[in-house]
Amino acid sequence: MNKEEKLAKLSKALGHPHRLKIIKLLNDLQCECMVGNIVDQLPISQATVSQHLKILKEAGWIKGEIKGPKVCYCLKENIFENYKKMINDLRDDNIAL
Amino acid sequence: MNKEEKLAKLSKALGHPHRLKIIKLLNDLQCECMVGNIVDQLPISQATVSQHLKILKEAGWIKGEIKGPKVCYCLKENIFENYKKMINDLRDDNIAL
DNA sequence: TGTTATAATCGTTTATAGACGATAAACGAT
DNA sequence: ATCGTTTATCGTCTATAAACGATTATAACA
Repeated sequence: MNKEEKLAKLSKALGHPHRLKIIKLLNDLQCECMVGNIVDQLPISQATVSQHLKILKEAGWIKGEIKGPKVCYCLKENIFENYKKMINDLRDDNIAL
Repeated sequence: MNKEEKLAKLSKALGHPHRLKIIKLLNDLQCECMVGNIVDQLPISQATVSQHLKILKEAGWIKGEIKGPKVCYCLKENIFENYKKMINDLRDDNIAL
């Protein structure tokens, strides 16, 4: 997956209000972040939350760590910085169009 | 449309490779930006480009100015800065969850 | 007033996304 | 070994997105 596809995928993953809220939650609850906590905060089913988490994980926003029967999700390190850098690159590297 | 919906819409609009390329083009060709130029640079039809431009416009990334029979598209002023600010807010205002 | 060039819109098709309930899988604790 | 808890996956349905060709609208110009 090239740079452009990666940015598109990250952006697309961000493009849904429920997923934005999940990212906010994971940012606030620094690894108090079991799926159940997220389900409690959103007006959608557990199955749908799980689907959103999968999309966020595949895009590269989050990672999940198995803790017994639970799974603890966290934001990837420096993901906000990396994302903003990719946005900047969009403007700067006028060569590789 | 609230802050979160606006960010979701901006991000979603960014979430397609062809639209990323359009944004790059508009950034590079600072208002040498007729629709025809964009169509030339992309492997898709005029109709589809027009559709993508509509999505980018509705999301708030670009504006279009009618110049005779042509339309000149430009990036909105400070849109990159605004977008990055909204990304930052996602982390910072932990109150309004 | 046609004619041409340009861009938007319409109608359609196919693919992907978002949601759900039901079920399966994983694991800790009886 | 079974049970309860937690999360992922499956199958399905409906809605939205992405693409196209054809058509329409707009405006400059002959």
